[in-house]
Amino acid sequence: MNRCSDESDVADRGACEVPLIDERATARALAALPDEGGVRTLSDMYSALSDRTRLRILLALAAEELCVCDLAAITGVSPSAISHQLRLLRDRDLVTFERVGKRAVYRLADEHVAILLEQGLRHVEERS
Amino acid sequence: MNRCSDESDVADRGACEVPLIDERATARALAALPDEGGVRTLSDMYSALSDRTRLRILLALAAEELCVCDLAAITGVSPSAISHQLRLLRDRDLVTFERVGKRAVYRLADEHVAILLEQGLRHVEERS
DNA sequence: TGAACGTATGAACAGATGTTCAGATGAGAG
DNA sequence: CTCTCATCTGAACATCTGTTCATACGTTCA
Repeated sequence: MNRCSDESDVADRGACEVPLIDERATARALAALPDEGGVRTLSDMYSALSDRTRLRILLALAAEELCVCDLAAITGVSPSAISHQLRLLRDRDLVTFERVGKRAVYRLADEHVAILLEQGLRHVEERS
Repeated sequence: MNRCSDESDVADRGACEVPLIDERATARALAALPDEGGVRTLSDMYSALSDRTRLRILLALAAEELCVCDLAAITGVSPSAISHQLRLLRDRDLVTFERVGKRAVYRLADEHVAILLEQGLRHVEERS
């Protein structure tokens, strides 16, 4: 079903499931790909931004430090749901928080997050 | 359960479900938020990049024009699954394709996509 | 101390998502 | 024409994901 050329380590995880059309281009593309860990990290970062609620949380925090309650009001989502999402964003190191009395005041973890959001918004504008 | 100040249109979709702590900050953050359509578009873009298979497809296409078969070999995923994902990427205007005989040669839709990927990779590097 | 509040957490549920499978389409080779 | 190949498609399936609900925790204030 395939000529199974073992010269290039193309997708050697499953060993030759699919025939290659353009071996050269395939080899080059494969070489250009980040390692599996890098791809995973990148997709994890994007998936954190792929939900409307989380995205509005981050965009709001890009403008102001806010507590759970206010974020709930801004997004129109229950405080519980917000708390769950904030936990995910914390695990991804996208936000940090500080306890102030009974409140938990959240902010973006670092400047890179704000830059990332801004770049994303710019791309959306440019391709309309 | 809430004082329901109707001065600010905070989350008026559900009408006052949650009390506000810091009204000023909440109002400012809400004003800074893009409209619902913008948030939707942005999250859609990110969700297209949030899957490992799709991400590897795009990263591979950033290096080389490739057909479905070669993308299947590169990612180690079946041609059928690749085709499904390419359809999604086409619908999101992230890739285009050209028929060459029986093959379908895919490429990134425009330069913005390549830039977006590169920026994402850079962010992943910087925050390690 | 006790009540109210802001937040966190785990289980449960519904809806979304990615892959597989079987089958169809269209182009090129014999 | 017929067969093969590359690709596409829809249904089925299992898994993942986001919200809700009930509940628990820690802080503040009376």
